[in-house]
Amino acid sequence: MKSDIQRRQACFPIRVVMEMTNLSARQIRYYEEQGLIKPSRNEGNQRMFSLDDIEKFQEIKSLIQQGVNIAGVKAIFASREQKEGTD
Amino acid sequence: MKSDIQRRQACFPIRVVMEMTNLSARQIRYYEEQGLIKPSRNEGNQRMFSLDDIEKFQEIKSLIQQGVNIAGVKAIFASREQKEGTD
DNA sequence: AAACAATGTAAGGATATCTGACAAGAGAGT
DNA sequence: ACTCTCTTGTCAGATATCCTTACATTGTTT
Repeated sequence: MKSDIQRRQACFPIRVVMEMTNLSARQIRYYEEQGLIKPSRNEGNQRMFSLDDIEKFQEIKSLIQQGVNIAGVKAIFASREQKEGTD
Repeated sequence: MKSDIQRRQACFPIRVVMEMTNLSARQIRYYEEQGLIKPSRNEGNQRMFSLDDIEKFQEIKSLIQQGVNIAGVKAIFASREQKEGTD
């Protein structure tokens, strides 16, 4: 199927992320503030998220539900970027 | 890859469709008015489009550029739905 | 010329998002 | 108990986006 969106293409406004993740806007902005996610912005300064971002939010949510705090999530993500090296 | 969006999941506001298709908002609404596309609406009455919709807009655009008029596009889409039958 | 098709544009109102600030609950440490 | 921090809720004012309706424009058809 050729209709797939590029996973990194930022084309989702916050409300869609809210629906797809069941996170509140406050949570989404807070996780960004904490450096877990770096959405791009459109010309009107509104956040635009990619599929990758949404996936990441789902992981964050899952980890949070398991009792991991933001620092923990950040550490997990950081350790992951080690192994990814070049792509 | 498991991150694919359902193709029929309506999660794109009109501005994203504009960017992805290079159609104007006017054109998008007009094509809807003509019955070519039936976007769903969110709670605030704003149009929400699916990947299927976006693909369809790209076909519409291509056909229009080839000189086909709206009635022609409609006919082409209609003839296609014959063959799709049950799914 | 008149009518139609397709698109642009503008106005006024409704909805969504932004930032910044303050509040509140839970948990940790003193 | 008191204080501090973490996380989230909520509110307010400003900006951005989207809605519908209406009128204008350009090209084509009759």
